[in-house]
Amino acid sequence: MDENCNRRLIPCCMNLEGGIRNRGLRMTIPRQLVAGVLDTADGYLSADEIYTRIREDYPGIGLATVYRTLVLLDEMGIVNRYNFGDGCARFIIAEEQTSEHSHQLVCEKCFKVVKYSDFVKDELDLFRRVESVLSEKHGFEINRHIVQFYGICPDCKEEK
Amino acid sequence: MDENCNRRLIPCCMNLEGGIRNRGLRMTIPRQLVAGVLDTADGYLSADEIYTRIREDYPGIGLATVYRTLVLLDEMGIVNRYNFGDGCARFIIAEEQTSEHSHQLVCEKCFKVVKYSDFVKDELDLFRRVESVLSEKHGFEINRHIVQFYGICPDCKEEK
DNA sequence: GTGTCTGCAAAGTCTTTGCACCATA
DNA sequence: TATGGTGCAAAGACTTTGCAGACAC
Repeated sequence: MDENCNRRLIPCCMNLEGGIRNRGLRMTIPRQLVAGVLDTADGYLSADEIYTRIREDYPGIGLATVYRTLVLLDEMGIVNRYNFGDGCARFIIAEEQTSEHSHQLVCEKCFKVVKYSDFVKDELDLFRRVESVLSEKHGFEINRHIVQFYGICPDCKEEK
Repeated sequence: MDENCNRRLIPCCMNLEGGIRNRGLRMTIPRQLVAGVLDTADGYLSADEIYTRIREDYPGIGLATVYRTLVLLDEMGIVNRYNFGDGCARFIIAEEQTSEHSHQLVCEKCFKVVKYSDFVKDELDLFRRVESVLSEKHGFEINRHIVQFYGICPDCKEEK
């Protein structure tokens, strides 16, 4: 254990350690740190942002390790990767946001995410109907859908 | 005019030439070709795919020119840029798909797009309600939303 | 102790930029 | 003919890969 690391090492995503060990992999400090940073983030983070945050407490970490860990966590379904078109991928803890159904309100400036529960049932009802009609009509095998509202959050609005 | 170019030079997006000239810019063959390829595409294309298609008829074109033209067409609102997370941006002609409201059924393998008209009114009604509640509740200034269904199109399903 | 993981550096991709020549208007 | 545009090559940014030493179990 490394005394350079002050960050809390037990991320809330309890499936992390089990998932890692089930695959015959090892639980390491960098893996816990990457998951921990994402777990306490309130929005999407880029690999570099994760790297920078971890370095505050654990200066030895390498950016390549962050990337490798993100690939692993993505494959395990613990984080979701998303690309907003600003040149780098961004990551968010998966939680209840399943891979088939993602509804979010995202700030275009800071990538903060607000999860909302209003209308979720209405949305799902509508989307089930849309999916069944579309898949029948166009022969698509539909796997998932994305609903995202983009805007500027109160904090970023103030900054302007 | 270059006789190496056999491709039809008049893309359907008639606002192209006017928009270009209004900005004091010049109408050139590469610009017409990029717009033309996107205009006849049935889905999202990457810069490299556009470049490859143009080179069949106009071998002299440079990839940098394709990128520069895509930036221009994006700024003009003639094409929309989108990022599916596979490492490169993809482009589609804007048409009726406005920047505030985008509903699509996208093939995850070939990026073909099916535009659907079913439920569009239901979706818009619901989304207006969701937007007004969310913006009030969370203080967001909401600019646009995206609805995308992802799946495998009939052609790609067959190939498997 | 063994096999995995890490950090560093180098390589790989996609995209943008600089510059001399070319083409549009 | 005077800008603006183009193609090429180089540079930039993000991400992945290779490898020797370090670490988990």
